[in-house]
Amino acid sequence: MVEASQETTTKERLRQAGLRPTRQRMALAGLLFGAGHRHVTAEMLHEEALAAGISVSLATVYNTLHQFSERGLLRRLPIDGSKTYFDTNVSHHHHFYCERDGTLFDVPGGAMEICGVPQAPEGMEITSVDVVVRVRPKR
Amino acid sequence: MVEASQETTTKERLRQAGLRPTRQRMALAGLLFGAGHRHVTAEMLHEEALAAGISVSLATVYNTLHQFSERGLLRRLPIDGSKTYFDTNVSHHHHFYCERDGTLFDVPGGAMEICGVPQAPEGMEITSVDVVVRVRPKR
DNA sequence: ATTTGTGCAAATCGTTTGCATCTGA
DNA sequence: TCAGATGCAAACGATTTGCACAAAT
Repeated sequence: MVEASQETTTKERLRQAGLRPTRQRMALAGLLFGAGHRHVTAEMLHEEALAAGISVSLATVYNTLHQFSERGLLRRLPIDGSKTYFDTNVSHHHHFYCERDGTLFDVPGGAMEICGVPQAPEGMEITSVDVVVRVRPKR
Repeated sequence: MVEASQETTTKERLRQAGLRPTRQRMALAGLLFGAGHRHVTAEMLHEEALAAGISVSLATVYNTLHQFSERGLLRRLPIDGSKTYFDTNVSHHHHFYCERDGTLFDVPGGAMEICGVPQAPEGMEITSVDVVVRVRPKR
C-alpha cells in the first residue's frame, strides 16, 4: 500500500499547487521527490525518465520544471553556465559548484552566512541572495 | 597629446599581458578601460564598437574578452542567465543583478561579507566565492 | 464540452569553431 | 617570413515556441 498512498500524496500535492495531476507530472514528481534532495537539469531528468520507461518529451520536462518552480515545489538555481539546475530542497542554503564536471553540492547548513546585506539600490528590492562557492579538483 | 600617451599606455598594457596590440584589441581596450569601471557583454561591446566606427567582428570581440580575462585585465562574471558579463573592475567585490532588465551594479565595497567560508568537499579546492544579490524594481 | 497539457519539430539565443585570409613583429 | 589574429559563416547546445492532438475535469 506504500506506493498507493505515496501516489495519493503526490496527487494531492499537485492539486494543492494548482496543477492537474497528469501522467507525466506524476511520474516526474515521483522521480524528483521520491528520494532525498536532488539537483537536476532538464536534460538529466528527461534521460532518467526515459530510462525508467516513462515516455515524456523534453519540452514537457522543461514545462514541468518551470511550473514546479513557480509553485514553490522546486528552487531554480541561477548558477552560472549555460545549464539551469533545479533543487528539490527549497529551503535557504548555498552551493558548491564544480565547473570542471558541472556538479553541485549543498554547503552544509549554517556553515556560511552573509554579514551585512546591503540595501538595494533606489527603487529596487532584494529578491534573493545567492552564494556560489566555485571549486575544482585539487592538484 | 593626451590621446597619444593613452594609446602608448594601452599598447604597453597589452604587450605586458602577452598580447599583440592589434587594431581591434587596441580599440576594444580603449572602450573598455577608457572611462571608469564597466559591466559589459560581448553583444554590448560589439554594438558599441560598431557605433564608434570600429569595424570588428563579434567573434573577435568574444576572443578578445576571453583573452583579456585570462590575462587578468577583466573579470568574467558568472552571474546566472544565458549571457556572460565581463567586469573591468578585477578587484574582489559582489553584485546586484536585476533579472528584469539584465543590469548589473556593484555592491558597495565592504558593505557585505561572507562569514565562515566552509571547507571544500574532499579533494576539492575553492577557486572563488561569488555572491549575487538579485533585485527587482519595487512595486 | 471545455479547458489544460503534451509532443514534435522548427525557431531562437548566446556562444564557439573551422578555415581561408590578413597583419604585425 | 610566419606565427598569431581576424572575419565570416556554419555549427552548437540549451531552451523556447507554435500548433495539432490528447487527456482531465
